[in-house]
Amino acid sequence: MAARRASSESPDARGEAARQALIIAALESFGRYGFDAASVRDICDRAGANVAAVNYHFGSKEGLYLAVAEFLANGMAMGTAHVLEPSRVYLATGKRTAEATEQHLGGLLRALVLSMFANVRDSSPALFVLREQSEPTSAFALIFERLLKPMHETITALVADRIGIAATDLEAVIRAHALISQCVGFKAAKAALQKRTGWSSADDPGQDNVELIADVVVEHSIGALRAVAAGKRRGGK
Amino acid sequence: MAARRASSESPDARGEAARQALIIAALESFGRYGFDAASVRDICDRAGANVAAVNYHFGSKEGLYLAVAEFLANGMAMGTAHVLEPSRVYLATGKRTAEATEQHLGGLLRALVLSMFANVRDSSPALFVLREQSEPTSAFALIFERLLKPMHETITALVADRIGIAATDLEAVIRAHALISQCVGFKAAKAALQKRTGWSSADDPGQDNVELIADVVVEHSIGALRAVAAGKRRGGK
DNA sequence: TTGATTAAATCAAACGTTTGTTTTAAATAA
DNA sequence: TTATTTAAAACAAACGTTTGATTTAATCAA
Repeated sequence: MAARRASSESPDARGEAARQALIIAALESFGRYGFDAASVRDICDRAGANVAAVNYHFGSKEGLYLAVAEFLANGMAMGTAHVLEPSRVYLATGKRTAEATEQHLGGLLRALVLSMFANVRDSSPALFVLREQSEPTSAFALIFERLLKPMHETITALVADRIGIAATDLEAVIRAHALISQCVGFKAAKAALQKRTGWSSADDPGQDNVELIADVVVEHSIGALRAVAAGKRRGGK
Repeated sequence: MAARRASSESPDARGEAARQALIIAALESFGRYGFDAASVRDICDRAGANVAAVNYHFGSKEGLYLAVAEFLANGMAMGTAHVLEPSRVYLATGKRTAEATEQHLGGLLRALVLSMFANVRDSSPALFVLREQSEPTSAFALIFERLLKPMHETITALVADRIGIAATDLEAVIRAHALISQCVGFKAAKAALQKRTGWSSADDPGQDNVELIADVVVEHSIGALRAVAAGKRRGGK
């Protein structure tokens, strides 16, 4: 069990600080090297803690991993909530137009791109989530429910609204996933992009280039949906 | 150095078969678990070989990894060559139309999607390449040159031709990367897609769904580029 | 304000496994 | 024989984890 004092504001500040330091260091290691390749000893060193600290505070290496996932899910969910909420109420209320829907969709996709390169000097969060996608662990359910699902569902609803189909249609889900994939791809296939653009391996494109990427993704997405909508208006199906 | 016989057809069929079996088994392990988490003992067991076989045939675990990368680069490059070559000659020759360029681009993107889910019962190749993207090793240069670069360059050239800019423009590279990312995203963010669609975790969508994904990606891409081209025709920039 | 008490937190050291690799020797070809 | 190839055993190093003692800091009786 963790430290727990009377009830007020000082629940053993010492131990809590150590927990935080371990989670931060672990996030970097797990993100960069993965669960197995990351070593408890290295994490503790970089957190300025003893080797035994992980098992004391989190029970095991896996316990630390789950704590990192929870920290990440909470933190990143808060980071996207301010842009996600307006679109959700927009979808809930009655009056919707193609232009407004496009506007909301563009805003969400832009936020997604920016979140990929948010912390300039630390791309660990995005890598952590990417890793959970290709080999999900018990932490994936948490990350999906709190982080991926809200964004994915909202974008799906906007896509469905724009092209005039139901948000529950498989087609809507796949089209939304294709749009989201554009954002993900600039992180997941970063090495290839770097080689093709000549960008330095300083772990991120510059601020200007991030804006350029966001503009391209938004322009492509809206253009694609307009074509689909036009096609559905003309053709049958 | 690796085993190398005279030249003819029987270069010690025994040893060569062992090499192949090791490479196949290693591809699965490296793809699924990554370099560190994959164990030489497990690979040898599944290849029906002894623990010493890896060091004898490939010098080290890293040597085996590089051999897998080379095997992969050659194999997958052959798999996409038949669809890549026609587009390259099309780009080299003079007569190009928007329709023909779209046709070639659609063909390449479709082939990319199919290659993601090509071997139904073995997604290791795609995972191997994805892993090399987020944490490149010395094998990345090989994979990039033989596998990623030709496809990326050709798609970039088609994109540039379609929207009327130079293939060397950063904009063309980024737009091409966004289109390619759609294909990659269905493998890289597979877990989220599965949860959203309810597809079983049988490691791949069904054949019908792969076709659906390909159709969506092609439709989105062409629609996006048409919008960009139309925008450039009207607006300045 | 003291001094004893107690729980939380940290520490160095060592645990038993498993890792990649090497060595030694037997078996199989030419 | 002579040179390869396999098999089994042994290697040091690194892994996650546990242990028991020590330090830190808050609590409470006096």
